[in-house]
Amino acid sequence: MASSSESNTRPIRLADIAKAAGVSHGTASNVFSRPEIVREEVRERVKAAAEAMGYAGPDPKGRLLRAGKVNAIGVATTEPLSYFFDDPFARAMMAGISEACDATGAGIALVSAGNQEKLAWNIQSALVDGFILFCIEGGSRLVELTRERKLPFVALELGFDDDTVSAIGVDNVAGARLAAQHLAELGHRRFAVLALPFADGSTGLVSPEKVRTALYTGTRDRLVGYFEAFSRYGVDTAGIPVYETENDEASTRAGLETIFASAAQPTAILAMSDRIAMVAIEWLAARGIAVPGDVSVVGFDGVPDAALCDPPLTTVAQPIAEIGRRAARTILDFDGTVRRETLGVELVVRASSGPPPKAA
Amino acid sequence: MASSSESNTRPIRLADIAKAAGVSHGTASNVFSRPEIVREEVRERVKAAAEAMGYAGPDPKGRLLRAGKVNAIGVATTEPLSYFFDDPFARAMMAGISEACDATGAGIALVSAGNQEKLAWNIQSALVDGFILFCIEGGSRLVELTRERKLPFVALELGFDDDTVSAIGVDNVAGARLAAQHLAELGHRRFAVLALPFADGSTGLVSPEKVRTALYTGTRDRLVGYFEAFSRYGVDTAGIPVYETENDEASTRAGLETIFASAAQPTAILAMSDRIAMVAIEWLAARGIAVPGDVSVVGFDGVPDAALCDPPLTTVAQPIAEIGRRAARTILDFDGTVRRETLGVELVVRASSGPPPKAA
DNA sequence: AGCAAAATTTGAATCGATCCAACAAAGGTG
DNA sequence: CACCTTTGTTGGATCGATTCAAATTTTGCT
Repeated sequence: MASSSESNTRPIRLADIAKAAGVSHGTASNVFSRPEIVREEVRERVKAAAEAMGYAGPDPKGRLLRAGKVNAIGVATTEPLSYFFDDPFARAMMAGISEACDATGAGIALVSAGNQEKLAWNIQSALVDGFILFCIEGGSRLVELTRERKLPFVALELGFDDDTVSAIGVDNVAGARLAAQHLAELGHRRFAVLALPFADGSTGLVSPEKVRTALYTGTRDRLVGYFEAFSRYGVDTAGIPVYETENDEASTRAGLETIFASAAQPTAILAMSDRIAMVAIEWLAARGIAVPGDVSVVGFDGVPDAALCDPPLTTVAQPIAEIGRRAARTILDFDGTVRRETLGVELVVRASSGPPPKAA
Repeated sequence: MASSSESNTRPIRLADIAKAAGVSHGTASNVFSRPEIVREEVRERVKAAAEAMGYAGPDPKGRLLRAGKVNAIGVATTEPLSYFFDDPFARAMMAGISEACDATGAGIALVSAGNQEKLAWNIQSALVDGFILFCIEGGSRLVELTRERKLPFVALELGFDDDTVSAIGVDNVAGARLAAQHLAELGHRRFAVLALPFADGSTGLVSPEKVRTALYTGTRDRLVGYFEAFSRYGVDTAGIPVYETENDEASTRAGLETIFASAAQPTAILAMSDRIAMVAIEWLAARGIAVPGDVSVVGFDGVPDAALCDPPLTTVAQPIAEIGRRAARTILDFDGTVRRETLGVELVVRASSGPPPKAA
């Protein structure tokens, strides 16, 4: 009371309030964290002192150290932060994560960075109870970085054989088989595959040997699924071009150029992501190639946008939101065990696939 | 060495490493935070000890308390967390915020909650250096909650007269004027307005008196802008229905039902958000009312989706990403001053607006 | 060798709370 | 009145690091 009301010199601590109210810091702490156990008269006195001194309430920084739990889960990726708001797959996933977090009142911390060193630092210093990793490109590095933090974490997409890391993903082989089978049953016999990355930083046509050594098991499994269906339907697999893209517009277009430059043009394209599929549809339309009249396209993922494009995309739908929910629960209910879940997928037939042209 | 390699009992602290390596904790700390100032031999010894004991590196929880800065900015809303990934306006804003955060390596913490008490708690306990507030419904409560935290914060949309809170928004009066003027110049004389909320929790037709007492200045200003243009073009403002929506599908549809139930149907609808406008377009199409043949629709916001709907929406575009960038910078470069910025808007004419029908 | 300057290392203090065992006071009981 | 509860309060210990002035060791130079 004697001094000025708002001194700008130094933030007010709980101890200051305690002294001003003439109680111990223990009691002052109780006033805020368990008000019911302190006598009303004292409680009011302390609150009044806090009010008078402009105390903002117990600083979470202090509480955190003592409590140990942050009550927030970190979601990390090697892409820039805006990826979470731009990419349809990421958004659907975040919706599922959000739901689980809302239910328990946990927060979400987005972790990423422009460059590599910053990313490493941000993962090391993120104030979270655990991580959900978007393992797209550079996934293995991300896993290594996170592992060092020694916090619970779960990888999205089981892109790693490593059984020591928790992961949630889908049955890629079955999904891919479903997609290829659908096209084969429609009568297609000439295929092309637009693949996701096999390893970091490479693109282009992929040789059969490289397929076997694919770093990313997700990519490999989808390919396995495709080829399983091919051989079951007696499709000649020798001439099927498999083009490795970076799941972006540029590399997909390059792949299409390559594929359609060859003599035997495909009547069906199997894209390993909806992103790729939608770029393909756009590219084909621009070339005057009818979808599905001349060429059918089947995607993979089942992002919401796929239903809206023109023509609506036939695709293998992953339960994206459910994956997100489970990933969040894996961190929130962490029990020290490794949890690896494989969810089922579903073929969603829309207008981008149909029988091959008669002329063929 | 003598004991078991991985004891699960208690996490390893920096002090443990220091003891194991036979150095002071001060030196051990330096090994991790400023390795260059410790002699190589010692540095290696400490690192080896850390490695051997499975030390995860300095715990950010501890560092935080000392350092004071979290290096993350909180983004809060009263909506559920998924709002950030679903709503087009929010997404565009987050893209701008992401960009600014990526540039400085700051993280983003999403703050929200299912219910009110949890939201209050989450705001009080969020580990952030400042807040960006999405002031939609319940904005004033959100501001009050955040103010108590005594951290820098900035409100998106200058929905508050209160000059003590930093805010970034657009010139709503000018934007609204632009929209109404555009329609008036096309020849429209019979308008209807689908408004954003005037205050929490009310909807329905709005009386002129209520307009003046509008709690949300954003809503009020847009209305002012519309009416400025009306009177400038000699439009009879007496009979113009102003329907207060909650910026969602249900209340917008209700508003349209009300508006089109009356005798004098409008030839032009001014929607205070693209969300409302797009719902309106859909509603009109379902009723067989041609847009813009029978009724023109002009939105407000300029979300990316507006360009994609059918017909593409004429709207008043806010520099959404730029607002986000500036909001983030306001927190990151906080200098203790209140910053209020008003950005310009731009009328984007697309296919949802045209001359009124001749028959009228 | 002798000494000043430079390079390292030390250890106490600090950041801001929460927890808990011990203690004090008030209320109830035989 | 002595004794046991119940209710409230206290203050030391702790969470896990960083910081910085002071102490110590090295190095450089004559």
